[in-house]
Amino acid sequence: MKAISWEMGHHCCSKQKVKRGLWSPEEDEKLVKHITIYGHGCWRLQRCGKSCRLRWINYLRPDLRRGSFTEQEERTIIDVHRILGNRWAQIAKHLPGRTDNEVKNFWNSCIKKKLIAKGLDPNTHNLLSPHHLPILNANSSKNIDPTKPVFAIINNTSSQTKDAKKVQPFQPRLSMDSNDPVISHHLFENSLNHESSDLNWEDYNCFLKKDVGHDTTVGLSNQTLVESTKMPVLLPLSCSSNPLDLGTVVQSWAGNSGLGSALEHTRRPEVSQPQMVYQGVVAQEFVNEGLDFTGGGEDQCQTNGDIDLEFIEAALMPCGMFSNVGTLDQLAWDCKLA
DNA sequence: AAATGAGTCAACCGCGCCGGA
DNA sequence: GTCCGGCGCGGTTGACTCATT
Repeated sequence: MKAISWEMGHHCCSKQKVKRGLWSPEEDEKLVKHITIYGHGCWRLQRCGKSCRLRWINYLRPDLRRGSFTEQEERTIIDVHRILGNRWAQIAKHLPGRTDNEVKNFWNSCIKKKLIAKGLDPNTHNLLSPHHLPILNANSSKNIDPTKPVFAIINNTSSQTKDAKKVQPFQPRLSMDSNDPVISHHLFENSLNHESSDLNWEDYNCFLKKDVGHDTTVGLSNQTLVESTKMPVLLPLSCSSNPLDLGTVVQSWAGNSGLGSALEHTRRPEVSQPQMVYQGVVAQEFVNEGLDFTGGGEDQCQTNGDIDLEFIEAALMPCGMFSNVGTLDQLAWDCKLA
């Protein structure tokens, strides 16, 4: 038998009398049998070829993994989605046995809501600004100037008056679940510098730094952490909850080897572009802060505050996200607009 | 028990890309 | 160069299930 295309009947579906709607077990059986014998081809159940293909790919394929998504799978989806966006087929390739349709449905029905509940924009994976968070008290947004890059706001952290910091608590944080893969990497737990009842949107962004405090591998003292919380954070790129990138970034950033390690990561092809951007920006912040970050490992740059701007630029330019690395503010803007 | 609403997921639709004629 | 069919993809729809009222 000559196999004909999946498309059989596609454009002529409306002309031909093709069956539509849910598949019966009998039809499934016929399709499986047919594919077993003839491969992906002819269909003789008065179904549109496209419908056959979809049914096979999304449901009948023997290598499909059925059942609920695991936490690991959920993490992977979030991670890859942050990089690729709604490219479900690409995302599904990272999940053996899962289909694009399945991933898409899971995203729309579950993950999307989880991210929103955490105050994250499911499209950008950035923090929803207070303007987009109706649950936030209106007072909190008084401290945010929408015309300024988020960086600028956070950068003022150390100079803010005590009163200015007394904005309304960031509500979503309060519902963080340590078992939730979306947020587990950034467990807030005990604040080093703030009373738990006094946490706000700004604090929320500082929790990334505090998270470092749970990582014994960086060997930080409390004093180091206190010091690091005074450093600026770029919200648009830093609020992702992806442990793959932020883990390395934050760890690098706060560790003694900070910048060197961060830059080292930018050399690695598996590192996503957003991560590269983030790290590059962090690197710039080190420069602006005039901080001393001496690399300690053999794969780390020796950077006693003397940053190789050319290298940063070379690492960031392929991203096509900004035109220069001249000023931190420019970086912040370009990143925000990207 | 019935009605209603929300959530889930299989299936469909339409579009864009690609390769061959 | 362009036309056409094949193919894959993302968005949308609608049937179904389950929880709530």
